[in-house]
Amino acid sequence: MPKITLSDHQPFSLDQTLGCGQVFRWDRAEDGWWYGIVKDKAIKIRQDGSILVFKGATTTFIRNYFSLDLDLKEVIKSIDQDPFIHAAIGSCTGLRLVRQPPWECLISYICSTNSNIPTIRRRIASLAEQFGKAIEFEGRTYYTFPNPTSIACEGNEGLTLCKLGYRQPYVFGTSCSVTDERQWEERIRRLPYDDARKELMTLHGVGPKAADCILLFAFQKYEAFPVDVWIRRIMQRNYIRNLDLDAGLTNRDYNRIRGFAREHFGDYCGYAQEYLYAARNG
DNA sequence: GACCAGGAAGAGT
DNA sequence: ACTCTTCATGGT
Repeated sequence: MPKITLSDHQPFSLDQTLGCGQVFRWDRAEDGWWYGIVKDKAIKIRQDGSILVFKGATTTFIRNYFSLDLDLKEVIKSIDQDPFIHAAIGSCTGLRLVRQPPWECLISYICSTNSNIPTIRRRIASLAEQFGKAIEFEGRTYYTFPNPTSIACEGNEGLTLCKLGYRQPYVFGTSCSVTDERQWEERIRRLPYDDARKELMTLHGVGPKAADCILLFAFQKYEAFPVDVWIRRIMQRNYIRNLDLDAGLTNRDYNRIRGFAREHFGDYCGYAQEYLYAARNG
């Protein structure tokens, strides 16, 4: 099986990275192997100290997916601006943002609104099972994430089994308007953060939070700072005390939090967001 | 801006 | 069994 040996200036934790909640299609087996589907590949991977062992993808693919080329030490140095974030970073050593496939990421975050993570995972697995392509891998069947046409062709009714609730027409509508996922991906990718954000928010079911997640997780726009209920609570308690707790998160509050984070944590504030989120129960 | 719908499943009591 | 919460968004 192919291996990657991590160097000293390449901090990486597979468990932190896949377990922090940024991805929905990976599972950790009892024996320490992680199994996941990325694009058209079923992959298994495990970490033994500084050695990564994997199957189902090339070394280049794994390096790119896990952002092993990113100088994480420098990123952390730049966001480590106060004792609170310092503690969060310390409790999630080796956490890296992965490079998610954009189309799957888009639909995932449309499905994520006001739902807990197990529910989101079930919805995405259901979409893949209904409309994706089956892959056999080590005696098990996995399903690729379906392209826009596969989802749209089934019609709105065909989505009912996926139990998306009110998100169903959003997933359907977005699958109809993004007919060519690669063309869509390239168009978003060459836009700067603000323009890409506006463009994403024209899609039905994509608000500020989902747009920021997609930009951060799929397009590596690290200046994005997604504000969900957890982040809002953390920011309110530890950084911006004069926010009204009982009011719903208004667009103004969202932008205040986002603006503060961008100023306070800098160009890689998205990384700060992920450390704060991952350490939320710690 | 305030309010509410849509809706399934986890978490806590 | 019951209530509250959940990686929010869109429409009125």
